[in-house]
Amino acid sequence: MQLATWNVNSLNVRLPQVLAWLATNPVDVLALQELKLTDDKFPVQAFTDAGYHAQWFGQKTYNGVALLSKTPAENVIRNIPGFDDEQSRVLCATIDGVRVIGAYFPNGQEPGSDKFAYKMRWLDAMREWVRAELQQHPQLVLMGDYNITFDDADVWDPVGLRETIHCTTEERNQLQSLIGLGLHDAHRLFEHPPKTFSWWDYRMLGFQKNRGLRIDHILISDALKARTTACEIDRAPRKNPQPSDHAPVVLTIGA
DNA sequence: ATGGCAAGTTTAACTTGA
Repeated sequence: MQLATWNVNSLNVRLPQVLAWLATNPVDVLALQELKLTDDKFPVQAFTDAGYHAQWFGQKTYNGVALLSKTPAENVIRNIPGFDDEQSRVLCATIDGVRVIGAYFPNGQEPGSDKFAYKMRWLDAMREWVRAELQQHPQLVLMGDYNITFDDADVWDPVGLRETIHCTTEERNQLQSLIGLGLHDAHRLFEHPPKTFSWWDYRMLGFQKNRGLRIDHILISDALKARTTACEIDRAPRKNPQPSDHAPVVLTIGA
């Protein structure tokens, strides 16, 4: 079984790339972030034709998430229960016996800003909700665009970007508190070359110079860790014409 | 120290992203 996450930065623009990627990477579950479209504009027929069920939770202009799956999603939840949020950032469902949470974590913009405070509140709520979900669903994956680096190994220029957004101690502490629930960073369970990233700035020839960050993560529970055989970032779509700034991350698990 | 690219909306200059 394979599960993947990809921030597509506008599904309107990226739909042909998503379909092409699925054709060559027929994963069982794909979580999408940054749809940037309203629910009525979601291209459900295209995914149906490709053999996928879909759950979607869109919004005008910003945010928006979806879960594509070869088998139907059950027990679906939109956004974090009990956390009043006007932004569409979370879809949760049980798929093939795995509790799947796909999430677009807030960007935070700048430490000290209102958006950073929102990011911290959102992370607090996410942690407490995931704590509860884990108790009911031992087989759990939390994947998406976290907008947080674990440590300097996830940063192309740790000195220049020290304590800037995605790299602050506060954000990293939040990420570690998710790990503290009993989750594991699937990427770090395996060997990867240094400076393996999942996002590159559109500017400054970021991708060509590998000036990137690893901010798209797949966190897995103990029970899923025992089944996991691989976790890879697929850089290929970043080489497409008109690419998303993020690359997909793919988790492979056995029976 | 800043902007540099991309996408969407307000369609021309802005906001946001990361």
